[in-house]
Amino acid sequence: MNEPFDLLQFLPFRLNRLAAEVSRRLHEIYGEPYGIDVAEWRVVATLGARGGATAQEIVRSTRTHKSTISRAVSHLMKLGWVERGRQAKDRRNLELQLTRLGAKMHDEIIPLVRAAEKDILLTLGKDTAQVLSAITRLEAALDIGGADDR
Amino acid sequence: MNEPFDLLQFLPFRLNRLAAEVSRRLHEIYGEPYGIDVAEWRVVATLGARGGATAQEIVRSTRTHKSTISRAVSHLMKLGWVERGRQAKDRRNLELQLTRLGAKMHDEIIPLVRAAEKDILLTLGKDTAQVLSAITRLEAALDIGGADDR
DNA sequence: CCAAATTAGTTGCAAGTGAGACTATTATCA
DNA sequence: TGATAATAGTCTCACTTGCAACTAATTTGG
Repeated sequence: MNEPFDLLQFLPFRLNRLAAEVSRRLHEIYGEPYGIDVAEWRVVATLGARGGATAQEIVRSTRTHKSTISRAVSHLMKLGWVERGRQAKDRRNLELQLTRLGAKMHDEIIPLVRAAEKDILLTLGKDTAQVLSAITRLEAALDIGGADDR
Repeated sequence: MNEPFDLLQFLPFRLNRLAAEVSRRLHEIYGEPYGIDVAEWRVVATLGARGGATAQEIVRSTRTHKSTISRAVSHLMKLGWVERGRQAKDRRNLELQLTRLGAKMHDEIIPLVRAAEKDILLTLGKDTAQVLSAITRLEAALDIGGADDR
């Protein structure tokens, strides 16, 4: 009596599959060539954009678990991409920043991921504005607003 | 000289965060109350819709790794939600189907997840059609089309 | 000023997951 | 027919990740 349920048409499923595939392709860009994973990429992108941040700020803005960020930072320091700046007054807050090498890698990767994003936006075509504003509304409804760390 | 890169505005990041949050909320519906995970939910939904399928068919249509599906099926059989039907001519293909209990659980869960989907669609509002067609185009472009198993 | 609470970051542990080896079964084709 | 390939499903291993306990530093309230 009920209309049949089709998982393949189910929006949450499709969203999930879509995001997974986009993530996978993005990872092909910075993963294999540079040897970093998604958490590490987020750290690099955040530090690159802000020119420095504490782990906590990265946790908040990327909504990634603090243990994941901690390990990502640790690996990036081993790679020589990230260093701790001089401690501020609060010695719990460890200010992080990209090294010269990290900045170079960042500047190499950014155009690549921008190009990948562009492909997506091209596919959206004339619906781009509606889709983006719909995503913004969804973020608000789900309480994951683009709001920065607070 | 380049315009600064903002991870928080980066579409792949936003998509990923969005899908993760939708998944998380969905999991609140069938996870805690029923004790199943996302792979198990996909198995139940697929078997419910088709009234029977092999593990391989579920793997293909849901794009979930075969070892994950294998474990999901194994757990669902322990729970008494799923049973193996009589083997077809090919004894490698194990036809799966919901038990009476599994069907009951399925019928309980479906309206709940439908309601969750409806919330999302309401948020999309008048842009719903455009967003859905954009998602369909993205699926095609990423080669994950809603195509069934083939 | 001191005890308790809070915050930043790290780490051990357990649960989950993909890759790929492995078994069993069926298909292909010389 | 018989050897080889292909397919379905299971299982082991290594790796990842979240949780929660833990350390260290700082803040708050009495």
